[in-house]
Amino acid sequence: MSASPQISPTGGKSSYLHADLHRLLLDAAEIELAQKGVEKFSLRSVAKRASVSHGAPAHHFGNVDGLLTALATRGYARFIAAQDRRENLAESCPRAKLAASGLGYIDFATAHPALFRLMFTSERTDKSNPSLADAANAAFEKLTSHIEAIQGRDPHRDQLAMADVLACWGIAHGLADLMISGRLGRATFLAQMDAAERDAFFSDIILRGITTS
Amino acid sequence: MSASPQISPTGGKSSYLHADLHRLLLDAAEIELAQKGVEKFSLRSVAKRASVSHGAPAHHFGNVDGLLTALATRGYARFIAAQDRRENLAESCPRAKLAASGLGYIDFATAHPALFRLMFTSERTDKSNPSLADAANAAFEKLTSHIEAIQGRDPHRDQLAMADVLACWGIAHGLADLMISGRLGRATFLAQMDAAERDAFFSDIILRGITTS
DNA sequence: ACCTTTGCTTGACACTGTCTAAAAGTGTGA
DNA sequence: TCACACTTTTAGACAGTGTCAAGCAAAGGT
Repeated sequence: MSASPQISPTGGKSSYLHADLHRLLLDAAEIELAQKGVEKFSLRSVAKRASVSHGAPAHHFGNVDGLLTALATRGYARFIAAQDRRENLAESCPRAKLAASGLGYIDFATAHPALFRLMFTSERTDKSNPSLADAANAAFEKLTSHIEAIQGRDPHRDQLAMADVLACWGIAHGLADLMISGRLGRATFLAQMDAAERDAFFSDIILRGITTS
Repeated sequence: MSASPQISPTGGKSSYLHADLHRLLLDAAEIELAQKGVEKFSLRSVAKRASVSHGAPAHHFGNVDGLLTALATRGYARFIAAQDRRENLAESCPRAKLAASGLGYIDFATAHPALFRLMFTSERTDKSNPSLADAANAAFEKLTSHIEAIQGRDPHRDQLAMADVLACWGIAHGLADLMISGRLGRATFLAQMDAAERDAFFSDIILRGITTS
């Protein structure tokens, strides 16, 4: 009996009916995802972590994709929280808020790379799932509202404003993705910067996405 | 006997020794990848496509990751070719060349989404493989030379020029990645544009990455 | 007390990648 | 022509995977 990888609140004793196995499985799945990545994620391994039988997860989430979809949905909440955290530290200027939001975007990706990949590039989530779609939409609306605050035009109605949205989104997303795949290591000076310098560096790049007419 | 998914040049008759099973397997693997994606890629399915036994691929590539690594390496050649194609159509102005290169970046991603994912975000390729590293490096150097042509400074020696590299790379990569995950569908006007309009739209965004001091 | 519903376990199945031994083919030297 | 070394490919076994169907254990309502 290895006692390490269990997170059952009952101490691993596998009581027949858990208080909230749904959440317990989600937590176990998140650890599994973080440790193994999307591509080596195993449902049976998640069940082991939660000290339940290999068939238990299916009852709550249907199948693997269902579990991953739920995980991605919860991930969006944390994603938005990471951006909020940065925004609250920023000056009240709309441009500073946008840059901060982008830094939060990158924060989240580097802190939870596997979850980020699951949310944005995996094909194992059910994108037609309403909860997931709503969560993803909330993240998108956060961005559009930043642009609207800066440009004074609703991106949903103004093509130029929407171009700014896509530009800023593309930059933040691209930097985050390249970052967690280790490709920004080519810019050696990045590693030598302290946190504040790096933030300033990325902020500058993110703000290139908006046009100053 | 289903006769459809075989690409053996001998007509599926599975002669014992193939002329060039190495290449045959790569071609089969590329089809498999395109049809199923990285996450559902199956080695045994590749072997079936090539009409050989399930153990044959291992002899040529060691294991699945070896095959995927070889596939990614070949992918970079096509990736660069896609950019070259765009550059040759562009005006000779350095900025136009850069924008064209970015469009080629997006061309490749939309034409070969699964291969693009394998190259840039999968963890199943061996990034320490020299051939793969060289191929990836060649793609990166193409970008830096574009920036150098524009700014007149070597990004490897100048931090401001490298910032432009990362900015442009981030934009092109981010747009490409968001594109193939279907997220740019929110900008409905994009779908209504013809090819030339879309190119101009993306070019404008890509060029926001470089600073005009 | 019984019955129904839900939660979870158990066993089976087809499929996966990898390992091994053996077979099939190729080439060389006598 | 034969014998030998060598590479290429096959075929079988193995542990691991996700999913499904059947059954058991607990909870709640009547």
